[in-house]
Amino acid sequence: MVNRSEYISDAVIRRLPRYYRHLGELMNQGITRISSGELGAQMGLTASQVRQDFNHFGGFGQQGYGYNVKDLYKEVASILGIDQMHKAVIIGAGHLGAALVKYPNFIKRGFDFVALFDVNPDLIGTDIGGVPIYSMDTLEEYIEANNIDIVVLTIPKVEASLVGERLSSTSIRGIWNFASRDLKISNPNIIIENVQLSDSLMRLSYRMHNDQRD
Amino acid sequence: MVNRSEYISDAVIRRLPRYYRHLGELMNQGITRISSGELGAQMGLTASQVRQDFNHFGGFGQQGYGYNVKDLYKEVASILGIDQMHKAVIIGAGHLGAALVKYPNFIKRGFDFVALFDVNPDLIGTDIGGVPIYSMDTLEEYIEANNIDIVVLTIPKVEASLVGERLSSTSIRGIWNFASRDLKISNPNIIIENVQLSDSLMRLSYRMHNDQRD
DNA sequence: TAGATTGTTAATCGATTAACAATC
DNA sequence: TAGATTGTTAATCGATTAACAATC
Repeated sequence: MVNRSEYISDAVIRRLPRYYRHLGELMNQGITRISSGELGAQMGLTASQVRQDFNHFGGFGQQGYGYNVKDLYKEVASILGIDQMHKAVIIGAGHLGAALVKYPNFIKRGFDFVALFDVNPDLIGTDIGGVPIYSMDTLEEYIEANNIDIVVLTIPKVEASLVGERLSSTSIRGIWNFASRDLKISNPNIIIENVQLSDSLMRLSYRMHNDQRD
Repeated sequence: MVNRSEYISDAVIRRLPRYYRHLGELMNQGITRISSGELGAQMGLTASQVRQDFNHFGGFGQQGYGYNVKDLYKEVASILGIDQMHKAVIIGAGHLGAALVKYPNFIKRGFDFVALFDVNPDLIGTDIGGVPIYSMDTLEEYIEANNIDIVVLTIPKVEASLVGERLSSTSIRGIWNFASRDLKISNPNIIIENVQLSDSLMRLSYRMHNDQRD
């Protein structure tokens, strides 16, 4: 993968996981090649947009042929960094934490949830689907000893900022935050992805009340 | 709220829940008025963008004063349609379904999860946090009898499309889909919001590997 | 009134679309 | 070779930013 290290817009970044999933489904269907026009039609994009998107990263097609589905899939995986394994822990062993641990798609995409952490003494020492639950006291120690690079926060917002600061001084590289307030921490090298489920539900409500086809 | 019924871009729609949340926090802090410049600075937007956004819906400020926080909050709620109550059911009483039922923010924003549905006979007849779990056999009947307008799908993708088709012939107005394949159904009047949690995680991975500040 | 800040028009910037020579 | 389809440049469209008269 050639990353020309030009600026990549958010619009492009948002489409990358969609390409990845779609190409995966094409592979499942046994489709080995596809043109930008056909791929775009299936995904609701123009042929130009598809080609422009991939040319940000070098362009993976061949004139007169189109794109090899499997090769393109691998390239997109590489661009997304999901050709590498990521070790992750989840803080908060509630229902959401349990749902994420048990969800099979993540491990398929290289995200390995290896431990849970919680403050509840009744949970510490137990496990969810074979993934152990540890005490919050051992968090930093565990992260460093096990080369954890992503921490998932499924804890209430009041606790999230405090835990965020604790994570600031660890060697993790990303936080996937489900707390209902956007997280900001002092370490600028740690990337934060805030997931606001209620934003998604509010957008659904908006569209239900202001019917625009998309 | 004046909706001029012009086309509203997706970029604007995505900002509306953020405004709503931010204004809510300002209210909690006892702040009663704010200028577009200050609101923008706090949210990482320009003053122009803030004013343009609100002027799509009529403009709620006053020259020389700015915006009344509480009034603006109510206006945004009205635009989003969350000044009205929405009755919802969740299909799939697993961990994710349980997490959503128990999450207090949704009821605060007018989304009332009144029932769960599942195929597992061990779960049918029990409840989660007081919300009953019913058999899938009674789904359509329940929806019509209780004026349900949103259905949440927390079931595997293989089952989601079948359930989606069943929902096509009901009077619901929206589907909030957590299954890992984008849902399409035959009834064009039902709005679908697909939540792809793994897309979010892949974007985090992308940013961890291609460090761009945002 | 003077100062502040809006609503709105105009200018700019960036993303998407169109066009086409290059080439498989 | 002829046909297909890319990579890439140019044109267009739309979103964001700037500017400023209106006005509280």
